Amino acid sequence: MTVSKTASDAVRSSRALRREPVDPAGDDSMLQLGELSGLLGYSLKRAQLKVFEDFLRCVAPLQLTPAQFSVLLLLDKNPGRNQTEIANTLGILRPNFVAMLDALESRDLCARMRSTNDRRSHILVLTDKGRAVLARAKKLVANKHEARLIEVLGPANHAALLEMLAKLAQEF
Amino acid sequence: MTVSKTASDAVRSSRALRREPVDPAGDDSMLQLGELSGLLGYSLKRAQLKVFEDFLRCVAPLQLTPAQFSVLLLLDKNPGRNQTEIANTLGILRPNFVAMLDALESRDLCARMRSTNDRRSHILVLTDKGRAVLARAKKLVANKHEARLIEVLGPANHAALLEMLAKLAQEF
DNA sequence: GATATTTGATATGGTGCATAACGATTATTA
DNA sequence: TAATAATCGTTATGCACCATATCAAATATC
Repeated sequence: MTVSKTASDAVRSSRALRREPVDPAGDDSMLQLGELSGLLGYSLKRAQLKVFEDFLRCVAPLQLTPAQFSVLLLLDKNPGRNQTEIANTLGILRPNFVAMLDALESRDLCARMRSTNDRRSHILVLTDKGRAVLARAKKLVANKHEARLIEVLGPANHAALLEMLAKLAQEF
Repeated sequence: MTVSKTASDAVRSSRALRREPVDPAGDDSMLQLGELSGLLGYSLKRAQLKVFEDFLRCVAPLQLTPAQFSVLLLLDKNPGRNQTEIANTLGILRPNFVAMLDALESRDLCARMRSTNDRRSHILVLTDKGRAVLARAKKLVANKHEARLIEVLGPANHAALLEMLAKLAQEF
């Protein structure tokens, strides 16, 4: 079952994501959003969907989801860690992390190695292919995805936005 | 099947939401996030989860999810609309909107009325109870949820954040 | 009047998230 | 040391969310 999940994963990000709040003068007139536009959570969710959508587009050649990219990044920056540690810092529950790793490992992007100290845990390592894919992904993300974000927002706003979101993610 | 879905929905928001990126000096040391902290999508998602979590806490007495609250808001501001129109402006697909309405209608917060002009469509209306619940929800959201956000970010930053998120949701 | 479109609805499948439980291994402690 | 508890990866399972295809009824279009 893990293998079939992996296979379907490979096609997933190629599916077009489109659930626009349609109303370009489609029916009668534009509906009134009311205090909805002042709800931070509402705009937050909407913006997040758009940004993820763009991420998938930009990194589509490599078939990486945002979550997969974050795993590869973490593995690169933190060698010698086990599944629990990586999953925890990403806010992923261990049971759900298993299938994620199965997918990455089946594509030879990373590997599980039984630890010699603690034979329960798996030390996670990037493969050479994993490092290569990560390097290409980083370039696509920086030059296409983030570049577009900075262009739309402006560099100063982009930085301010990042800071505020980080604050929300921490002190909230 | 729609009814059982509704029944389980009523308990949903009471379930504690906790998937913190655990690492308060738990194991060895803090893992390096690397360029992850500079990824807007990452912080965006993290922040969105936190904000929704707080929304659910604040409005828990009324058992309303963010999506349900947005529906009630729209119905109040846009009387006489049908399911397709409401669902579209919220980015909800019509098939998925059916169960949402079933849940709200079973709690007597809104009602479907067959249109006299077009007997295919259902005109959606808030019930008296729906209006009352919405009024209470608005107060909770403003005085507890949004108030806390403004307190953490500062009023000016909060406004700037809203503006940037709205721009992302539109021009992206 | 025949055909196409729209509306709400159903069925279905994929994906994410959460909990309980298990075997293997390690840590704790009686 | 022996018994017990805790941890690691894993499986199974269920719910919520999102997406597509399809349907009957009603309407629009030709």
